[in-house]
Amino acid sequence: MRSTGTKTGTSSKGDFASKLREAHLRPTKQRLALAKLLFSGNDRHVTAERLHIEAVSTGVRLSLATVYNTLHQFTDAGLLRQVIVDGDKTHFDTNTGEHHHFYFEDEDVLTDIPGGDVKIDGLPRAPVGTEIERVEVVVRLKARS
Amino acid sequence: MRSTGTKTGTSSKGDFASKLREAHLRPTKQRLALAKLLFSGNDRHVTAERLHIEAVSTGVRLSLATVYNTLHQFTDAGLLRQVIVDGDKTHFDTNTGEHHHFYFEDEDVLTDIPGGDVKIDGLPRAPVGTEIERVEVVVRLKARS
DNA sequence: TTTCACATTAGAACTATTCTAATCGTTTGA
DNA sequence: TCAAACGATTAGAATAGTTCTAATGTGAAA
Repeated sequence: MRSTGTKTGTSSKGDFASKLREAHLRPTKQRLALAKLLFSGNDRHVTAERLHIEAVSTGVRLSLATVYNTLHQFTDAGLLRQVIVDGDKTHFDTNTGEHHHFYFEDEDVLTDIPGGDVKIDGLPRAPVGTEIERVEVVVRLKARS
Repeated sequence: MRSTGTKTGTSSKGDFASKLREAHLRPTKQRLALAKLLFSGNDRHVTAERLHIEAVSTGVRLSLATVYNTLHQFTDAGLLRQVIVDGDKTHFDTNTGEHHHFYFEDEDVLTDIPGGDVKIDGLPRAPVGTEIERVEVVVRLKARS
């Protein structure tokens, strides 16, 4: 996939504003800054804390609470996906498509496994009255002993 | 399955004590009570809070912190397994064998999917310097709309 | 421009979990 | 058998991640 944008300089900023408006979110300074950090490059996996540190070190003034709020708003809007692999911190993934994860336990780091490559067989059908919302595979990794 | 034990009164209690001693844990009153709740019947999935309520309502006097401590000790001893499906609460599973889970999001309830039935193909090998500790599959269910 | 209504932000509060000081129980030695 | 000492165990207090709501900001309408 070729990289899009970052050509005119204003376009990328404008893109984020549009992206936010399309999601029915006002393109505020804080949201634009976080969107830029999240969606500028390749897919990312962040925790609220890490993104907050990153934003602040980039010169943006916002609170950790705002980062949480924004991440949840982005998630509700379908721009992000929550990934639960660790009881302590919630991870957010900019890749919202069907795919699975490597989880480096020692580093608390997530990596995508392209969805097309993994195939799951033998799953029972969803119990009566329920439907499958998503199938998640997490491959937990540790340093080779 | 017919109920075992509860015949002599001491037999079942003695079993749990042995089980704990084998795990290098003293069979204290609190641990025996929790072990009995956890390992008496079929496989269970509990949160610390639920198990604490259950224990207290059975007449056992212990704090929630002790329940947490005990669940972690049991986990370290290989008697339990932690399952992370929800950012808020940690679930503990008495089935420590290879298997996967249904997760009823609305009810916050876990169910085992027998491991033998599920087959995963196409997983890349573990990245250099790491090894796979476990592959976890979670099928997230919601009420049929 | 000024007012109004709704959206947004972040300090304060909350909840699950962990830590550590106090307590308990067991073992050893007399 | 009994007492003392030591390590194991317990649970109150502290912590960290996350959420809530009151205060603030922003854009639209007149």
